[in-house]
Amino acid sequence: MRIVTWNVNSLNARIDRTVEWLELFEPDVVCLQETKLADDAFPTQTFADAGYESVHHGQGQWNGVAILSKVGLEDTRAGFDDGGEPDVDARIVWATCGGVRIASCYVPNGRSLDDDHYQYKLAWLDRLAADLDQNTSPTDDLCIVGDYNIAPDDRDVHDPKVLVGATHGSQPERDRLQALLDWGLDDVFRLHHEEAGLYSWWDYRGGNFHKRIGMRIDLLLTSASVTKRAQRVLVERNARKGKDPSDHAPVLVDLAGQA
DNA sequence: ATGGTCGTTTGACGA
Repeated sequence: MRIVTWNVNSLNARIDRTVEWLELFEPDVVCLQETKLADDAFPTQTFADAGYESVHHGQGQWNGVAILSKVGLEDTRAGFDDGGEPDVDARIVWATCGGVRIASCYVPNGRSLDDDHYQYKLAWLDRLAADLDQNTSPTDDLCIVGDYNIAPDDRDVHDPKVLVGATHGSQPERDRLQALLDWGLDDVFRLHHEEAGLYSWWDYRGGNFHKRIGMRIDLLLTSASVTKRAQRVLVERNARKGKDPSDHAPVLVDLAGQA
């Protein structure tokens, strides 16, 4: 079973490239972020024609997340179920696909350490942890993926200095990611690749992709039973090349066993 | 040293 996470940076702008990539890589489960669509504008039929059931949680213009599946799409849920107020943004959607509980997450960017949006980012990560603890168990088959907007450690950025005094590498952010790992999830890409310099996002500006200036911020967090099944994990960086790419590349994992 | 590009959009903002 092949699961992929991909921040497409507008599905309207990226629909042709997205469908072509799905035809090429034939993933079973696809978690999309930054669709930037209202629910009634989501191309459900386009994905159905490509063989996917889908669930979308969008708001139009900004944010928006989706899960596509060829292996069933059950118990879908938009947003948090932690007893709190509804999230102000459309940033997480859930489904059970092929026996694995999946979440597609678009963690707030944070903007800067002194911005209210940074406090929202930290609170959002706390809510994700609470939601997981209330509604799932580390012994479940879990794959909580998406654009976390956190570089887990200094290997995950071209120059650690760019994270000093900035979002994406601050200790409070990394502490919250670590809390998810301590609860019972693994950064499965990192378990398969120890080296520095493997990124999933490159700024559009300055030819950063070709200069290999980027960050690894798109993560596949898997519970132990899923980690154990992971045969291959990779960033499909070819998807960042060519005409009109997203600024993120897809990250995929292949799991042993039937869906 | 600065800012460099895309997306939402048609004037700035967000990333």
